[in-house]
Formats: sequence, structure tokens, C-alpha cells
Amino acid sequence: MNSVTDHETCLVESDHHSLKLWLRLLTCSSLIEKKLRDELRLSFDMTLPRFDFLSQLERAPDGLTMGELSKRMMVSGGNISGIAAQLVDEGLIDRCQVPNNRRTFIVTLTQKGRDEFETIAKTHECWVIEMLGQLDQDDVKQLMNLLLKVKNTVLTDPTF
Amino acid sequence: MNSVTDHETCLVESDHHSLKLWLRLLTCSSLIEKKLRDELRLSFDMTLPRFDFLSQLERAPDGLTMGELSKRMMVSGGNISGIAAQLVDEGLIDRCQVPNNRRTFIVTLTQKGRDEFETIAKTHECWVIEMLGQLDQDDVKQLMNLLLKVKNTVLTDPTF
DNA sequence: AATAAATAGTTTAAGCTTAAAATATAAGAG
DNA sequence: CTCTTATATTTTAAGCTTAAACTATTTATT
Repeated sequence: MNSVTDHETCLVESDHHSLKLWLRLLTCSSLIEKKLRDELRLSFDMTLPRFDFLSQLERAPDGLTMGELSKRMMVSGGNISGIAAQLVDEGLIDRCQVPNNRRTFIVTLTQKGRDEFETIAKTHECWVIEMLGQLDQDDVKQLMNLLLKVKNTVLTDPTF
Repeated sequence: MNSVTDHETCLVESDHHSLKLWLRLLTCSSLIEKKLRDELRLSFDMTLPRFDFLSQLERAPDGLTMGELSKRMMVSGGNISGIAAQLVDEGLIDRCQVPNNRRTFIVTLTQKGRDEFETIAKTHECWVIEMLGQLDQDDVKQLMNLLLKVKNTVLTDPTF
């Protein structure tokens, strides 16, 4: 059992349970992320950040500002600028100025972007279901609850 | 409540629960990882990958091969080569050939590396406890269990 | 109106990460 | 012993990511 080598390998009794929890969390998300990256690359010549970017826009029919994208994707503003430039080049998004604020840009999916996203998203969801769909409904419900607690606990850390 | 903007923002009812679970997992580990990165940089001018590297070695008194480090850190071999080169330059690790196999290298902590790691590790554990220590013991136990299920479910995905 | 402070986004330099190709060595097959 | 295959690691080129510095614009203060 558990013959896999990962972040948790060689933890000892004395390590704090918070640390163990963090490393297990990290192992799980690394595993899933790696699988999704590989599949996206092999099947669609797409990267995870680019897919995430399109994905955020698809959920926001009116488009998003660069800043809002940065928050939702939890990455730096500079990162967003770079990815946006690529996606504009590829014709997948539009990046237009808004009337009353010359600093702000609104990014939206082009039709091509919407089409491409839809194709990939279907398969992407299948991959996720392949990986996680075997879990009990009860377990999933509990996990969602507990992870929400984790998220809120982390966010209320005063040193955050 | 939940006024934070992250990977989960704007998910809709129809999204599959597996997808929602994945995004919540991603949000949690992104949050924790970001905090640890920032603190390591500000307090110790250290990066997370370098710290992970030292951390793996500290748990392996006899040292590890490059390949074993690659597996435990869940990153590519090339990545390990690069980080190892830096740490050798900084005098934190040794990288020596083994007698009977001229392909293999064994990496170990130097005394300087052990000292530096120990200093940082103490504080690192505090940060993790700050973020996760408020959780109920029961919740932590359940989470560990459920995340183990996730890990095993993901690993037994036949397409993996 | 002039100045200061805040906001939105981009650029830059450095480090991380990967896949694929390359190098070197070891082990196995005939 | 030679040839093939497998193993261990490094190199390379491309893309991701960030913090910090920078530009431009807007808002607030005086």
C-alpha cells in the first residue's frame, strides 16, 4: 500500500499534523495538475494557464478586466499581461479599452476562442471526472466542506 | 461570506462536482503555497523548490540520488540538475559519485546546509501551523483520510 | 487648478519548470 | 565480445511566474 514516492515520503511521527496535512494536500493537487497539463499538451497543444484564462472568460460573458483575471486566476498582473498577449495573437481573445477609463482593458472571448474552449473543456471535464469521479458522493461532500474550512482558516490567518 | 476571488469564482450549478472539488483543492493549495513562498523569500531569501530540496535530504541521512529526489519532489530530472547545481555553488549540499556506478550521484547535506535548513524549517513549520493549526483535530483526521482516498483514486486511474 | 496619492496595466530580469534531445554508463542477448 | 536496450543524468529551448520598477491615468486633497 502507498508505495508511491511523493512529497509525503519519509515524514516522521514527530512532524506536526498541520505539516502532514499540507504535504498531502500538495501531493493531491500536484498529481491532478500534472495529469491535466500532460493531457492538455498532448491532446490539444494547450497549456494549463492558457486554458484557465479562457475558462475564466467563458464564465464571464461580459468579459473581465486584466486585474479581475489576475485575482481569479490567483497569479500576478504581469503574468496576465503575457498570457493575454499570446491569446490575442492566436485570435482567441479580444482586449479592448472601455469608454470611461483609459487605464482599464476588458478582455473577452472571440468566437474562435469560445469554440476552441468548448471543445477542450468537454474533454478536460472528462479527465477530472476520470480522476475524481470514483469517490463516494458523501466523501466528496465532506471534502468540499472540509476544504472550505481550510480555505477560510487560511484566509483568516492574521499574518496573511 | 466567501467574498474572496479565486479559482472557484463563478462556478455554476451545472459544473460537475468533480470539477468543483478539483478547483477547491487547487485554491487551497495555491493559497498555502503562495504564503510559504512569500515568507521564505522575505525572511530567508530562500525559494520553495530549494527549501523542498534541502527538506528531502534532511529526511534521508544517507543522501539521495538525483533520480530519487526527482520522484520525491515530483518534478523533472532536469529541474533537479539545475537546483542541485545552485545548492552546490552555495555550499549547502554535496554531490558525489558512488563507487560502483559511474552514472549515479548521491546528494547529501553539508553541515552548512543542515544548519541553514534547521533554522528555516523551524519557522516554516510555524507558518504552516499558523495557517492550518486552527482546524479541529477531527477535521484534520478526516481530511487526511479523504485526501488519501483522493490520492489513491487518482493514482489508480487507468489512464494515468 | 495644482499636487499628491491611488489604481490599472506593462515591462524587465531572474528563477522555475518541462519535454525532448543528448551524453554516458550499465546490463542483457546472441 | 558486440550489439542492443535500459538507466542516470545533463543540456537546451521554450514557456510560466514573480517582484519590482515603470508608465499612464484617475481620484482625492489642498
